[in-house]
Amino acid sequence: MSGSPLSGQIPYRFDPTSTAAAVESDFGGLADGEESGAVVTVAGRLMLRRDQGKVAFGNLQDSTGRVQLFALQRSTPDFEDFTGLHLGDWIGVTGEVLKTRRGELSIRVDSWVRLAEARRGFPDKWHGITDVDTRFRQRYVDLWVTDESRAAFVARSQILSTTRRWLEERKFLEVETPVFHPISGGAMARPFTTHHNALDLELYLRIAPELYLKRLTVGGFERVFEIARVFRNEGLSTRHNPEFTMLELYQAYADYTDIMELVEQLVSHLAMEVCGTTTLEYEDQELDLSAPWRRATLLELLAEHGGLSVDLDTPREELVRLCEERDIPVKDHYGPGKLILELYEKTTEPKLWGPVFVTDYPKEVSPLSRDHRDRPGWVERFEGIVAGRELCNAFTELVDPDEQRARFEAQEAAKADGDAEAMGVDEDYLRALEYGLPPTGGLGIGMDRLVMLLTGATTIRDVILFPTLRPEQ
RNA sequence: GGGUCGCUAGCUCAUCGGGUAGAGCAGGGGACUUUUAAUCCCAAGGUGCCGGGUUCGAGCCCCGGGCGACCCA
Repeated sequence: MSGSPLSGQIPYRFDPTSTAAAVESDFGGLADGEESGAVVTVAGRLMLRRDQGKVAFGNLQDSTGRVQLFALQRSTPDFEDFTGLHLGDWIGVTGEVLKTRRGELSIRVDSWVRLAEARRGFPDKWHGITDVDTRFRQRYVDLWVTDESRAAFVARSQILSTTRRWLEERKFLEVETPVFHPISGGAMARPFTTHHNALDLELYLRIAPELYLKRLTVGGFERVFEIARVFRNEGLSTRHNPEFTMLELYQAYADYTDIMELVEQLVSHLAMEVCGTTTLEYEDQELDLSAPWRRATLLELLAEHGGLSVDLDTPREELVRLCEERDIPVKDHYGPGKLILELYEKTTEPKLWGPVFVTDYPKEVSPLSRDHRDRPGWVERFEGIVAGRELCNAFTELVDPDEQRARFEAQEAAKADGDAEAMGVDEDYLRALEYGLPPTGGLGIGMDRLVMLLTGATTIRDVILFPTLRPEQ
C-alpha cells in the first residue's frame, strides 16, 4: 500500500482481518489513552470525518457497525490525501487499535487504500433520507444511512434461515415448483399473465404454489415446503406488494389442529430467535406470541365482536339485510357462506388483535378445504390473526377428487359471473387426487407480514428490499 | 376511487400582504495536534415538479396535470 492512494489504481482485492463489531468486542475494554499493541485491517465506507490540522478522525462503517479512525500527519502515509477523501468513499485501513484520551475506541491509520470512490454525495449526515420514496428507489443508499432499514433486512434473512432450519429439523423437504402456471389456482386472486413464444402459450405467474405442492404429497413427499415468491395483480398498500413471499407447507397424516400447533410453535420460536422474547410491542400494543394461541370459530367471534348471531340456515334475506345495514355491497350470486364471511370481515376482523386462530369457514368460500367432520356446510380451515393482521391461512386439505371437481365447477361458475379472483378447473390436479392424496394438513404464511411483525415495520415496503414502484419520470 | 398535506441547491429545511430566493450539511479553497453532527474563515452552488391563467410583476394567488405521503372507502 504505497504510492498515492487517490491517484493510484483501485486494488482488485483486499483482505480485511477484522470488522467494526469485532474491534469493539475484542478491544472495548481498553482504558482511555491505552494502546492495544494489536494491529487490524478493516474495510468499509468513510461516513464522517473531523479534520483537525495535523490529526484527523473519521468514522468507518461496515456491515457490522462503526469504528473511529485516527490519522496523524506524522505517521499516516499520504495524510493530505486521506483528509481529501469524500464522505462515502470505501477505504481499507490497517493500524493499531487504541482508545483515545476521550475514551473513543479507534484504529490508528498506519496505512490505508481507497477501495471505491463515492462520486455522488451521501445524504445529510444527520437527517439521512427523509423522503421514503427515495429510500425505496435508492435502497443502496438507504442501507448505509438508515440503521433500522439494514437491521430489518438482516432480521428478514434470519427469519427465513431459521424457518428453513426449523422445518428441516422436523423432516420437511424444501422444494421448488413452477412460477409459470398454465392454470391460475391455489388461491383467490387476480393473476399476472405472460406469454411463452416457442409454445405459443398463455401463462400465469403463480398466485400460490399450493396445487403443485399437494401433487408432491400425492407423489410421496410426506412433508414439503416452499418459500415461494408469488404474484398477485392487485393494488399496492402498506400491507400489499404485487410480488411477495409465502411459506407454504404440507404435512401428510395431519389435520388443521396439528397445523395450528405448528404455527404457534414456529412463530414463537422465531420471536425468541429474532427478538429474544415472545412478548412484543407492535404499534404500541402488547402482543404475546407464546403458545398456545386462542382458538375460536368464526361464528363465535362474529357473535362476540360483531354482536351477530347468524348461521348458514339464517334466511338469506336476513343476511342480505345485515350486510346492507353495514354498507357491504351484495352480489346476486352470494350465498349464505359468502354473506357471513363478508359480515365477519366488516364487523369482526378489524377488532381482532390476537394472536387468535379463527377456525371453521364456510365451504362456499373455501374451495380447497375439506368438509368439517361435524358441521355440514363448513370446512376445517383457519386463519391466524396476529397484531390485527391476517398472518396465515391453513386447512385440512380436501382429498376427495369428486368433491374437488364440484368445488372447481362452482368456482368456474363464479368466474363466469364475473368474479376475476375465482379459480379455474385444474384437470391434472384432479387426476393427481384420483391417484390418492392422504389426509393432509396445509399452511400458507405471509412471510413479509411475519417479518413486519418481528421487526415492528408498519409498511411492507420496509421489509422488501426493492418494492414495486411506479417508474421514475 | 375520495379527502388532506407536500414537491425550493446534491441532502435537510427556511423565506413572503405577490416585488424576482436563504441557511446548515455535503462538494471547492484556507486555518487548526484528541475530535464525536468537531469548530472557524472564504468562494461557489437554483429552469422554485410540469403546463396554462390572473397581474406591471408569481416559488407564493387561480385552473389543469405529474409524483409522493397520510387518512378514508
